[in-house]
Amino acid sequence: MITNMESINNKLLSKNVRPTYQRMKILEYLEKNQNHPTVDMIYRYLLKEIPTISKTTVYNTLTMLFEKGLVSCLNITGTESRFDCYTGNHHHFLCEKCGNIIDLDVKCPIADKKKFQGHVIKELHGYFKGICKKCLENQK
Amino acid sequence: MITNMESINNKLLSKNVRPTYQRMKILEYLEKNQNHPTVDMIYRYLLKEIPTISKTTVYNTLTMLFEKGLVSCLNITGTESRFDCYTGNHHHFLCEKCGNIIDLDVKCPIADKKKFQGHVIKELHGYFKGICKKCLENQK
DNA sequence: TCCATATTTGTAATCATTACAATTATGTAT
DNA sequence: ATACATAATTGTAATGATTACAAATATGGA
Repeated sequence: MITNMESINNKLLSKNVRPTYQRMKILEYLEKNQNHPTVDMIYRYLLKEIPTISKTTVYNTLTMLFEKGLVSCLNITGTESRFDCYTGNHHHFLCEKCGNIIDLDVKCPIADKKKFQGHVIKELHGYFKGICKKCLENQK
Repeated sequence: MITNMESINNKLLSKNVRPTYQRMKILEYLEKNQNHPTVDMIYRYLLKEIPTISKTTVYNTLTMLFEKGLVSCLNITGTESRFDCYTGNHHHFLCEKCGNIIDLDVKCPIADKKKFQGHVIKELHGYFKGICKKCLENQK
């Protein structure tokens, strides 16, 4: 994925969102760091570039980006939300050992359905937990 | 499912858990209320029967029951944990309108696998969000 | 340039969860 | 039955993520 300020600008404009500096930087961070960061991870990094940024802005922006469909939000750990600029359909794996979250491509049989058993489906989340490949190799 | 104190007692004993009054009552509540209750829902109900019960006990017990594999734990809402005495493989649907959580039977293609792409899989969570059938009918 | 509005910021409040120490209950050996 | 070590429960305080809210700042259009 090509990440430049021009494309980020257009992304925001396409959703009628004013491309402010903070919003651009938050979206840029998500595109450059596709490791499902927490709000705090985003906030702490952006502090270096925008010393006046507030955590509230990060929260507000992420919530807004999610509502506009520009990012997705995971609750896989149970303790904090994590964000992903990749909004396509995919599953996630949380390693209990290293804490990393890995993207998984699993074909959900009802992924493309708008309705299932009479319920309208708007979001789909597939989470797996266990020990990742890398941690398994390290403990040998 | 037959819910009586005898079977609950045996369930706990089978996992080498001392069947105390609080533990029995918590497990009994989960078997009689299969609507994925929160800790607070369980606590508030149990207060009527056990006026001295502490919320910490409810937390401790649920965590322990989860580790023993006697209950499962959902983080579908993102704000609080919910518990389920049904530990078999199934998915969940959260209605954004009424807040109810509905069990769904969706065949996950990797549900029975111990490993996937080199990662050991211990838990599997499938969450869907949208508007449930009942709410759709009511708003017509 | 001015002004209404949108955005950002900082602080305080909320709420779920956890830490921890004190109290109470339990099983076992005597 | 009693005493004691251990397990379980309880209550309170602390933590940490998130939200509420009002003040300060920035922005686009007249």
